[in-house]
Amino acid sequence: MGTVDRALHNRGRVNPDVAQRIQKIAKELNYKPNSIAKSLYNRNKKFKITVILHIESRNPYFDDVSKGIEKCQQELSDFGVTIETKSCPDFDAAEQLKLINQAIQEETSAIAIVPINHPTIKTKINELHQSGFPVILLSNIIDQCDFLSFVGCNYKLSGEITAGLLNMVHSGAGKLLLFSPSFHMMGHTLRAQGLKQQLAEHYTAISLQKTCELTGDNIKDYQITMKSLEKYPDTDLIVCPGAYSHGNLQALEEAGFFKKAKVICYDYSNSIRKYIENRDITATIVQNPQDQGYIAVKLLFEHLTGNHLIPIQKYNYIPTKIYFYENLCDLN
Amino acid sequence: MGTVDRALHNRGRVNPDVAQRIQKIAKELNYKPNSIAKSLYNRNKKFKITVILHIESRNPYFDDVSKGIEKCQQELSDFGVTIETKSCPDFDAAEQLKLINQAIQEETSAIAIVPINHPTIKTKINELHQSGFPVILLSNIIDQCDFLSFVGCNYKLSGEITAGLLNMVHSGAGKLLLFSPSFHMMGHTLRAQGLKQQLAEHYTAISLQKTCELTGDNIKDYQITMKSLEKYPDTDLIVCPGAYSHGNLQALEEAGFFKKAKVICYDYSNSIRKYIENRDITATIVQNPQDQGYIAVKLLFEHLTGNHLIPIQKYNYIPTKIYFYENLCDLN
DNA sequence: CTGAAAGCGCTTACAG
DNA sequence: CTGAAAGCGCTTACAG
Repeated sequence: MGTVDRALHNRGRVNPDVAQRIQKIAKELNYKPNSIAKSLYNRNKKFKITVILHIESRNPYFDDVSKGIEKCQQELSDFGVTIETKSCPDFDAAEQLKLINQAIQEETSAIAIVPINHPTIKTKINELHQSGFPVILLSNIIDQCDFLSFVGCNYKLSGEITAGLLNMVHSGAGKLLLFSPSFHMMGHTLRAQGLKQQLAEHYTAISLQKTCELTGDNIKDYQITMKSLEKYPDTDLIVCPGAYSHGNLQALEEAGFFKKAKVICYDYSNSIRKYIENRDITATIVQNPQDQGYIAVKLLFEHLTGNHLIPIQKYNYIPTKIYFYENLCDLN
Repeated sequence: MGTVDRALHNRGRVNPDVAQRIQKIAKELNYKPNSIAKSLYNRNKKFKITVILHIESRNPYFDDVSKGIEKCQQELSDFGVTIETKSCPDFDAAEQLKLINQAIQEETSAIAIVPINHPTIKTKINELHQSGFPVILLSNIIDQCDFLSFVGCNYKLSGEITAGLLNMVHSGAGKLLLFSPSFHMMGHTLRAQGLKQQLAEHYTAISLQKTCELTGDNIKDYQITMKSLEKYPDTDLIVCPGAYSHGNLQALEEAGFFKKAKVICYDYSNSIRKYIENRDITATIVQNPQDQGYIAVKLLFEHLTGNHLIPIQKYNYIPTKIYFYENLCDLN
């Protein structure tokens, strides 16, 4: 009945006395609205969720994120929700801004975005968030920026986990070389910090000889890596970006450090699988990109429909997993 | 329209010509039935799922299984599904059989059971399965018994993972002592096999000195452990049941083997957490009991409603996770 | 301010 | 064999 519904959801146009009486009875009967029926009705609303990426070139990490998004899309299709993914030229902030504006113009209901770290993007996201429009940051977090939720990796913790893993596998001199992807991305900075801090606090037998920042360019990364390995020939522990930098891996291989050192890396791809199967890489720490894509979209859907059992969290950290020779088959 | 529905689902009472025409058009339009609407309708059917445990005393493992079941129960309440959990005195097959019969009499729609390894239970499950009644085995698998699905750990793989982990952490002599819970449970036999086989094939630097079967009785386990440790004083690697046997852990502690050896165990409880935080235990391999409970019930629901996107698998192995000092916080 | 009606998409009992 | 009707539980537009 219309009145009951209006009373329960404080939609107004109800006599206050009646409203109170209804609410009391609802509580007594422990009434919970049925989310299935609500969903069926919600099809009328034609919700639309837009996912905005920061690159258009492909990489194993974001291919997995996309898989998660598609999985959620399938699950949500019965709910009448549309999901659209847009890409801009790699790290082109002006183009990403255009995509945001375009989505708004097309009357999207919510946005999940891998934000490019640029003032115009920050300003735009802040603007949207303050106007009450739901924005979720996906995989990449940027500072001076407010939003509904972040879905991604806890990078600092990921660094600490790396330290713990190094401690588990290390048996020799404990001379470590850290290769990190560009510190331009905040997450990589946090991860390196977490690693260093945990080593200093708990594992003083391991000494970090040097931190080398890579570029993403295979040839440059190869050269940077080669130079460092020459300078620190006694290295017996290596942490590297894994799936992110093939130039780095190639240098490690050619310089013979897959034999001389224990290598721990991040992320996953078919080539990483081969390195692990070949016993070149001891273990990789993966941040479950597929779950990230899935959960970002799912959270926006739940936000739009008000269907979340648990209130939506600001920081949704997806737990990492550790893969090595024996449990590779658990990866799908 | 009735005819359309009957034609699409081959429910009969439709002119074959008309049925074919309808099916052709449906394919052209790429028609997919809406699962939300179907669910709403399904409330009429009042599905009832019964979960039958094998013990009534509490333990951390099955407390987690129960948590997963409750989580699923909450999620399914809107679908009008009832879930009931029944327990028998610990490992009392006659009583468990009674519970099964009682559930059937109460017209339950499906059963998830932690089966006691006893002929009467096997016979009963076979009988039910052959008559088309949906039965899922939960956590424990037994042989000579057929069923809809098994949901639980891949024990052999779990043993192999243990071997890989031992290889990662071992640096000394590699003298291993394996403490296993009762081999009366098939899973424990498989796990020990997986471990031994993987060591023999890949990690010959580690030598398994002895396999000690524990009983579940704390005092006996304490004595068995003490005796073995005295006999193999050079042991520097230990695999043990963890949350399952406190007598075993106490003996390891008192005999000083938390210092002398690296210890890897299984499962998780608050006391295991403390051992890890205290650096006594290096790592624990957990089989995610909560997921097992959740998925068992969820699969039965999907089987009953025919809502599964992917056809139901016979063996649903829940991936294990590895926890150590740094990633304990990822546990919930 | 109130409540009967219509609709979300599916299924079955029922009248023809 | 066929198809209009009623119902799953919710919400809103609309007539009073």
